[in-house]
Amino acid sequence: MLIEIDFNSEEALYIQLRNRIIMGIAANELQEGDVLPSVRQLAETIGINMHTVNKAYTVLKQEGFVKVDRRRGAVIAIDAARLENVEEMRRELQVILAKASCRNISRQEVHALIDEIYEGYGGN
Amino acid sequence: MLIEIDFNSEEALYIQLRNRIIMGIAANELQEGDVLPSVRQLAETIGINMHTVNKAYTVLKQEGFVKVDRRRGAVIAIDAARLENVEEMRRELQVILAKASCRNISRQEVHALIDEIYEGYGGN
DNA sequence: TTTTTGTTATAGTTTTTCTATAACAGTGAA
DNA sequence: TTCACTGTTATAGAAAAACTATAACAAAAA
Repeated sequence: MLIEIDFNSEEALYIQLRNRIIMGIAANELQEGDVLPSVRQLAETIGINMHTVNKAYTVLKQEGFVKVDRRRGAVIAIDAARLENVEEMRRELQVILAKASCRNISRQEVHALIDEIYEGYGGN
Repeated sequence: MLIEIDFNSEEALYIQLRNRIIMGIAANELQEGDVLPSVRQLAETIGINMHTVNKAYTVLKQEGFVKVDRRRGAVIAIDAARLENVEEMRRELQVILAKASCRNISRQEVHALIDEIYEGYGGN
């Protein structure tokens, strides 16, 4: 899986990394059990510090997307216990949809966009 | 319009403020031409610094939600020129939907949530 | 044994966020 | 005119977050 970082983005590097990996899981480019590159390795290929990658992995671990296996490193492992966190999503969507509404983007357009994006994430 | 700030949130105060006002516009609590409280006034009622409010207003101005009238202060004024910025929304949705997909939130659930939120923003 | 894992510690720089005073020009009302 | 109120700007500082840099450790694999 290719991980690209935008150094001009305002988003923190470790957040970009986290987002990329979550999107990779959703898009099935990363599957349960897959091993992520080691923190040093990924840091070198991207050209950033080891600790920045480590922070991204730590966040992913806390959020339940990854487990750390001493021998293999960071492994994709989705924690079933914290599935279905809808409230968190509602708060995030509220801001985005408010902006959309102000900018005259219709509900239909949003639905279409959702479908389009969800398609890339394997249908349902 | 009531503006609440969560001082325990990780989100920057001025971002929370901006989001609240955008949501207020979407929910029709704030309408074209309505005047926002002065930076000093709002700062005092919330209990934060004047410059933090000013930064929120400045961002809102740059994003085209507000114009500044010398005599009246910050006035809701949505810039038609920058309507329909769908690409920005796509990028934001991609991350949220990736997380949703990983957490087994179905496309149907997301659509339902969209409708629910959009309802608060005056239907379409 | 050697290498590779994540992890931890320490330390430093830079940027962002938030606060604190102060002053300025434009505007409206007394 | 004088007064009070707008946003705006300047300057300064404190605190937190983000990122980097070395270094070392134990566990595990080759």
